[in-house]
Amino acid sequence: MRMSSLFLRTLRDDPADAEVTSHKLMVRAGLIRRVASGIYSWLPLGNRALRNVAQIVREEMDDAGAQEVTLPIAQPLDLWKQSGRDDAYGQMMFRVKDRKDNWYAMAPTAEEVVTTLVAGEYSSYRDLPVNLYQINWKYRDELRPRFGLLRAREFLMKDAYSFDADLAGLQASYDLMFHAYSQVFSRCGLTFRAVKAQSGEIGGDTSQEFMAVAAIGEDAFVWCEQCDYAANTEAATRRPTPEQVVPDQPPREVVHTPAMPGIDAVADHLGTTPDLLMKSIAFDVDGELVLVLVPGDREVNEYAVAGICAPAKVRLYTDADFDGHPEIPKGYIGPDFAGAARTLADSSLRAPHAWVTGANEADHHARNMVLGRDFTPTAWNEIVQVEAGDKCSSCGSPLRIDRGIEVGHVFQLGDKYSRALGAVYTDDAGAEHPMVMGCYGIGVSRILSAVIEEHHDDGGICWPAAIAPYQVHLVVIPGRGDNSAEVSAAAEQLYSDLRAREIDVLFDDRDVSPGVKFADADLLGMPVQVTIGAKGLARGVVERKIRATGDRDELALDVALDALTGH
RNA sequence: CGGGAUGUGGCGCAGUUUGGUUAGCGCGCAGCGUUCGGGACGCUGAGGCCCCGGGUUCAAAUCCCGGCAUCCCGACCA
Repeated sequence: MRMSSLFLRTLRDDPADAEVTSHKLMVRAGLIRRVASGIYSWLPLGNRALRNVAQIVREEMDDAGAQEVTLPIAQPLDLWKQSGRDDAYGQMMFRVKDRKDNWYAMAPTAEEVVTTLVAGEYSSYRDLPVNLYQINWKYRDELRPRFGLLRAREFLMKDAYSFDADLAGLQASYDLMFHAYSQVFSRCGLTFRAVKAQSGEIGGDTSQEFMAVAAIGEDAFVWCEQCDYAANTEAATRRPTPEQVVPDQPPREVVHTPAMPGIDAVADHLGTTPDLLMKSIAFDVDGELVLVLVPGDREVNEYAVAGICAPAKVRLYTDADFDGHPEIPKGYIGPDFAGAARTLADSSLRAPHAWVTGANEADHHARNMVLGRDFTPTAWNEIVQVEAGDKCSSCGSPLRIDRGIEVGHVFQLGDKYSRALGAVYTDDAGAEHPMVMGCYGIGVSRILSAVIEEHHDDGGICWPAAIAPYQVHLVVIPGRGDNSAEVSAAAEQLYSDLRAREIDVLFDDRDVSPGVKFADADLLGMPVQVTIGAKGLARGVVERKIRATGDRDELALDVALDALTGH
């Protein structure tokens, strides 16, 4: 492609509405342009990179035995009512109405459509397993789109759906996808980790997220340096604390702590530290009061509480709840509160010392509260948010915390959708069963953001070759000397030869100053830059620069073609 | 949805507090000339519903009311 005719305008200044590096660079390098909040036009260079990512995904999915289909973006809302997800998605879903007043959802995902499709075609165990995927635009009306393509309202996603006869089959399908995903992200040049995840709105049991490690990532995850344990902080747990004997303690004592509902104030007042205090957090669980007990220096992982209490609905007590129950002394609740239906304790409360807790009376705390003597929880669990340095639940080594961009997610769904939408099969004994499903997503457009976050420098993008819009950026600097025509001719020849060998080459044949060409080449970030100029050509050489490393060398003109094409 | 901010040629911004000639600067764009290996320089020029709708006023980019859009923090989230 000749830059003289490429639809491209690079920008010197960062766009005012971009916050993160990848977003700024994508706009400056002319990959995308904003059309509306979270909705972008893809310009030629961006479109090529996007297509390259999609192709990698396609190849790996095909290799794993999945079959590509294209499912509708406009989906009858009735389907979503059948699965119950019309309400579940709520405002997240774009809805459109046709001229006959029928409502459609603009696909945020496609479980309903694909399950209905398979249900209509397959009905025997002989048909299974099958795995269908598509690479298609998805729509989510995010409360707050941000960071360019990282949280967009229109985005390209690969979604795959596996249908198996039983759980063993599902596990096999899942493992295939897991492996394919690892291949995809490796090929895209991402540093990533697969982490245990909460499954969110999709529903289901086992799920793992693929996180591209990035400081600007929206999700935090913990990982173990010694073993392969890794989990989203929502799903992470630390090693349980074993039961221990608490040495003899003085009797429970109530102390006056006026206007001190906060941990730090109480600790200061009593001359102790927050880790020796115990918090009793009130939750509403299907209308019942459940207390969750954690050390004063730790936060409750509400996802863990929800998991323990499922399928009951869990929510933190609000000020309105407390206002409606004056007998519950907010800020002064203790583990022995008589009004609690249950108390769930984090296992770290088995520590061999007494606790300072609320005294279940406004403005009073109790000290020397001893487990087994003064209070006994209903159940022990791992309920605190894991922090760096906590012990790994698998091997006991210290855990670390990083942030990441969720670029992929694999779920073992089970039969939630197959039951709701009638995807059943007959086994060899003639009995009917719901198919067992898995679903697997990759954020194709989001990958571009993640890749640029990882591969850039002050000058611009440093594309990994696998997804670069072009492999070679050929720059000609004809100069004004006697041989400028000769330089141009040599560049034209090399351009033509590279194309003849099917190398994707971007040829900067513009009549602009050398500085502009070099700066644009760095900004656009093709893996290899080749410069043909009067000085080098006089010595029979062209200059090669590897964008990512900055390494430069010279190639004799007569071998340049072979060197650049790997021959 | 709560809090904060912004909206002025394609992009980045000044001007708004204290209303008043022709709305200005940098980049980009067009023409001419000089320059030509790391975002060159000079001259000339084109390009503006000053977000939209009301209102106040002799006069509104500027003041008032209403709306919309965009961004940031929070809540939420495959």
